[in-house]
Amino acid sequence: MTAYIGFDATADSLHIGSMVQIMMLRRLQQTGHKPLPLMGGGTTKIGDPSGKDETRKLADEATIAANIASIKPCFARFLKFGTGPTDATLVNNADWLDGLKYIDFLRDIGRHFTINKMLTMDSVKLRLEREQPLTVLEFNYMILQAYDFVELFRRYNCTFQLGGADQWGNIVQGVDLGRRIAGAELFGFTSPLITTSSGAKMGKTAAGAVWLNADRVAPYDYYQFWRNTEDGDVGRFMKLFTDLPLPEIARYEALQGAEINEGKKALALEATKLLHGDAAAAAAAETARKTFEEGALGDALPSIDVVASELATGIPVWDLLKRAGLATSNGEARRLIKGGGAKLNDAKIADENHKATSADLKDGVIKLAAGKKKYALVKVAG
RNA sequence: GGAGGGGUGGCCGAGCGGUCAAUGGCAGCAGACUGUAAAUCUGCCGACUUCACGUCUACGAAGGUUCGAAUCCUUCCCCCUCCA
Repeated sequence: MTAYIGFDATADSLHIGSMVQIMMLRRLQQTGHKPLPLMGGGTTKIGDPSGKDETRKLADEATIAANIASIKPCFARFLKFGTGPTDATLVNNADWLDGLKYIDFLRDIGRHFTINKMLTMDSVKLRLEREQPLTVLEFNYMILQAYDFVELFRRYNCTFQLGGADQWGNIVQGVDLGRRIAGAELFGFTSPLITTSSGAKMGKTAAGAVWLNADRVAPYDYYQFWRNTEDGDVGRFMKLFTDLPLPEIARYEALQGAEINEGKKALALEATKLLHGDAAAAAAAETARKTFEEGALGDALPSIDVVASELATGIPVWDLLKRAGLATSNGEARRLIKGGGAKLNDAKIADENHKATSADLKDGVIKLAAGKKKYALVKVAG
C-alpha cells in the first residue's frame, strides 16, 4: 500500500521530533510499501493550530521553498527514492493547494465539514477552552489537511496516513472526507509523543532542538545526544530509531549498571549511521571514545582558529570559551569559570582573567572544556 | 461601536512611585555524587565592561507628571469577556 506523513516546512531542517515519523516511513518501505513524505509547502503558509496556544508566524513563499530544499536530502538518508513500486516520492501539497479556487473549494469540499464537528476536535476545543484566539485561517487548516489525504488518494492511490498523536483529528477528517467525496476507504495511524523515561519531552539540549541537518547539529553532537540517553530508554530508543535486530536489542537491554553504556554507544552509533552515514558515525564514535575514555583529543571535536600573534600575547580564557561557542556571552563565560566549570587542557581555570598563551599549545592545539561533556579545540590559523 | 479585564525576563507568574535587572516556579548551565545515566543537594541564570553596591538595555508602543515610574496620567497598538 501507499502511505504518507506530512511534515512542516517552518524550518530549514527537521529535528529529532520528526524521527519517529521518518522511521515509520522507513519501516513501511522495508516491509514492501510505498512511502510518501509530504512537505507542507501549502499548509505551512497557514500553520497547524494543533497543540499550540499561539498563532504561528506565517512564513513567506521563498522561505518555505528554501526550507523544503534544505530538508529534502534528509529523507534520502532514510528512504530510497525512485520510480519503482515501493520507492519513495517526495510530494508537496503546495502543488494542489496553491491553485485552489475559494468558491469552488467551499462548494466541493467545505460542504462536507460541519462546524459542529470541527468544534469537537481537540485542536479547536482546547484553544477555545483556554480562551486563546483561533483565527479562521487556522480553523481551515484541518480542512486543507483532510483534502491532502483525498488528493494523495487520487494521485497515488494512497490509503494510509500516519502522524504524531496531535494529528489524530486532522487524519480522521481526511478519512471522513475520502469516504464522502471519493468513496475511498482510508486509514490512519498515530504514534505517541516520545518522552524520556523521566518524562521530559525528548530532543531538547542546551543548544536547543536537536536538528537533523549536519550544518545545524554536527554528527559528533548528534552522536553525543544519543550517547547521553537515559538508562531506561536505551532499548526502546533502539527499537524506534535504529535498524538493530530485536534479539540484539534484547541483549543490550539485559545489561545492568555501568554496562548499559555499551548499549548507549551502540544506540548512538546506529542512529548516527542512519542519518550521517557510516564514516561520519564512526568518526563521531572514535572522537567520543578518545575524548571520554582516553582523555585524548578526537578529530571530530568542534574547533576554532586563532591568529598566532594574538595567542602569543595571550587570549583570556573567557574570550576563547565564547569564540568556541561554549558560552553565548562573555558574562556567561566568566560565570562558567567562576563556577569551576571551565578547563584548559584538562586543568580547571581558577582565575577569571586567566589567559591562554602559545605555551598552552600541545601538539598545536589547546583543549577547552565547558563542564564535563562539552569540548572544543583551539588551533593556530595558517 | 459600548462596558469591563489584560499585555512583565525562554515559558508560567508576582510586583503596583524609590531599597526592582524585578519574589517564586519551570526550563537551562555549572559543581558535588556517579557510569558521558537518573534521582538528590549546592551555586549560577539580561548585556557589557577596568567584575564594583559600575554602565547600558528591559516590564506592549509613544509621550507626560515626578528628584525618582514596571508601578501615576494621556494617546496608540494588540488580546480576552460581555453587550450592540
